[in-house]
Amino acid sequence: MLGDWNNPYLTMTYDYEAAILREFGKFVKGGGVYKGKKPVLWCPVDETALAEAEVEYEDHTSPSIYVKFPIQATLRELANHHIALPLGAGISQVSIVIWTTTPWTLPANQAVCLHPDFDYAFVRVGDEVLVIAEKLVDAVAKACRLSGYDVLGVRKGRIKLGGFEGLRCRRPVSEGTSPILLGEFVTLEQGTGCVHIAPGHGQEDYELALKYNDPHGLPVIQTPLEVLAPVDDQGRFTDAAPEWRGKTVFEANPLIVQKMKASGVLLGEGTFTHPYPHCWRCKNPVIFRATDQWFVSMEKNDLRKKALEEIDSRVRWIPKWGRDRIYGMIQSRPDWCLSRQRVWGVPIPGFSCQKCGHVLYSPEIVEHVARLVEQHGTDVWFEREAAELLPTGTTCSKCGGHDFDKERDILDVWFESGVSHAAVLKPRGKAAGQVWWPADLYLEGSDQHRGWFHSTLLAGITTDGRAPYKSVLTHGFVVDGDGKKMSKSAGNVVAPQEVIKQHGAEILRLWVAAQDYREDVRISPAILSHLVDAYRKIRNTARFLLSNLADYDPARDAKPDERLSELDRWALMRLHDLIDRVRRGYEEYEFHLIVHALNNFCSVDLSAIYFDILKDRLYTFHKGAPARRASQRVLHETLLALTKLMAPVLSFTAEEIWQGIAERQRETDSVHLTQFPKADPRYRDTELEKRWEQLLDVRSKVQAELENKRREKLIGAPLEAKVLIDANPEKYDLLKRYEQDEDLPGLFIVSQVELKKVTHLPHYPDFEVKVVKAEGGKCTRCWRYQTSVGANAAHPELCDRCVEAIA
RNA sequence: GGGCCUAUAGCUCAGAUGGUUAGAGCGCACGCCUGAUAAGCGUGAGGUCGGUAGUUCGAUUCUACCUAGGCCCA
Repeated sequence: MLGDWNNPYLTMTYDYEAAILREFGKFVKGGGVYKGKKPVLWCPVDETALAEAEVEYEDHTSPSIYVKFPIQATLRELANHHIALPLGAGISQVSIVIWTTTPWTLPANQAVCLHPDFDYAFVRVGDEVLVIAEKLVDAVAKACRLSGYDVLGVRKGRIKLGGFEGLRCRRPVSEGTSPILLGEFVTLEQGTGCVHIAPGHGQEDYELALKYNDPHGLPVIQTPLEVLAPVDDQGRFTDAAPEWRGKTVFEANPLIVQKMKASGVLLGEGTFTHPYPHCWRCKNPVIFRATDQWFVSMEKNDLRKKALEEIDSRVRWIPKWGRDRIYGMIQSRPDWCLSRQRVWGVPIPGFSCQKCGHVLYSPEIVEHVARLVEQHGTDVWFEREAAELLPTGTTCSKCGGHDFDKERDILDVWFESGVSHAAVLKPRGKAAGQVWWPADLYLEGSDQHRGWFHSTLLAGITTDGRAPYKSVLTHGFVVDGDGKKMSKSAGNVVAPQEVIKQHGAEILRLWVAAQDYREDVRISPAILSHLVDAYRKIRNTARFLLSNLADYDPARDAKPDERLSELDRWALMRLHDLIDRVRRGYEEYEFHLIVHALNNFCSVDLSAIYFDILKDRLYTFHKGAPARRASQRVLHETLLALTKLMAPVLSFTAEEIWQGIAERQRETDSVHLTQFPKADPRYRDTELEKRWEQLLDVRSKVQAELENKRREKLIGAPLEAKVLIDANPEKYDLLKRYEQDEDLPGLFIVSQVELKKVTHLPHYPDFEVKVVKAEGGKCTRCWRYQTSVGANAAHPELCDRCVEAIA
């Protein structure tokens, strides 16, 4: 990995912080930013918002109450909704019954929620009918001590036409009515199967409200649900709930219950002990409470629509399913909540009028703050008074007031990383005199479809009208050898530092490249040890190449194409095929195919075939023999190409090899400064390829037969053998062609080959192989058995070829 | 519980618009060599292509469900 290590980008520098604010300013300018309410976990003692990780669940005893929500519809109207039953005469009221452990949230009630698939029973008690999930009727009757009741009938939560959805109920402790809604989160574990909804006091309640407040849901409820939370920072009721104003929510609980009892809507009460979130610092129970938050609308300016279009039109997703993943998320995500109730972070540069409460934020104000932050860092926000942070002479646009409070929230950290394209790519590209925006590639784990890929897409579209990346690559997570998630408790963690310590960083790099990252990547000692083997093979291949090029000078010794043997041309063809495949692997980000291709090439094409055959001519031919020099040319080109091909993965090994290459044999001082190899089509030769397929097929039959004779102890080394081949005319002609030119014994690494043309063999196999002991004596120089050994008086231990070679 | 994804030899990976005995390298077993030697070569064994059902003349390949696993969300 190459990087500007001396000059990393940090998100906690003045310039980056200022850039964050300026990007926020563009959001404001676009008009998509608004202030709204959203529930958060809140500690009324410490008067602070808490993250989910900052609460501890402890047992807590809460009131447990059953409350009637009388349906505001006549029996006839119910009948029109297809949910009425033969109720008979004398029924005064039909009510939905809810169960809650937080009576204090009832003043904020906005709706009642049923599960669309549950069966709801109509339970007659005296002259009243109660609607309760059928499966919970008995439990509720017991808890509320109902004496004598009948189930009149049952209806599903959702009915095709009409049904419960949209009917209105009278609220038990506040003015007005609440609609009946449907939601899948309702369970039958406790309660009544009917849930009281206070969007200002619960996450699911809030989400349900968002769902019904959008254009699809609005016809059902007619007026939008309010995210109401009449509770202040200390957990006390505000003016919005005058009856309990000043009381804490826990103090108000019994009073609210009392009120409902008096008005007759309380069906039953008791207590309930359950795990309840407590503040990790002060250990007091916390509450869910909607507070003012900053949002980016997904609908304003068609942000959602544009993002979805961008996903399909311009960005390349690797692997392809990345598109589906982020598309689904963008499609269903709510408005982006930009504010976080923290003190460390980049502040949201907003103000509110002390006189009328009007919220002040504008591109000009944001820019003013950005300039201050550029000089002093974000601390300036916390150190200075609001007046010192605003442009001089700022007045409230609504009431003309001069005094303001500054915002206390900070920006979501996803906003910070989401604008890295603007804070880093643009200015740094500019400084380099280039255009670096949009990025060629964003690369991260698959969790970032929700994170960085997502936030930066929304940011880029809002500020620049397009995604800040051309393609996005995701990889799976690192898991153990069995595909299981790593964890300390499971004891299956393989730490990268340990791998580096034990095997070196090159093995880790090789592992990264070798795994198919499109799914989860496995790592285990066994997997690593296999990579160590693969690494050794590649390394030894390079060593062989280097050592056999010691006496080679390309300027002096290189032979032109037409002087290459077919074997050499075959090797070059294989090399260029490898170059092609490796290049494609890099281009398509399929790195594991590269490792496989390199490994196969080194093991099979080179080690088992080309090198093995070449040894004879490299070691025993005269130094300057044309056949030897021709092969050296191929070895040289192979060495250079192979080293370059592996360089992006085995960066240090490649460089080490490169430094081992004689200067006269390489073009630059470092492999990382060379041009990446490109396959040369002139080495492609399909006819040659077909011939060699057959030739190598014969070769492996020969080797199988040699193995048979070895087992029979007729021979040991293959050079002790003479091979007899009977072949049908076609195969005979093919082999005959290589008998002299290419030296068939050399190809099979045996001492002699005798070819015979026959016609009786079947179509396949169209040849037969026999192995006998080689004739003649063993030449001490080339180890081949030759009848010429002993013929030369001056060199009685050498064959004729060797005598010539040393002449 | 929902969304997206994965499952082919001991390991890492190929493969087929559905069509004869499913491939490679490594590892393993056995053997050879000793001029790549803490190397090299050869031969061989190894898979009911996660499971079940369906579509089809035919499924490892398509569909549904299930199981195991991963990420995100609830």
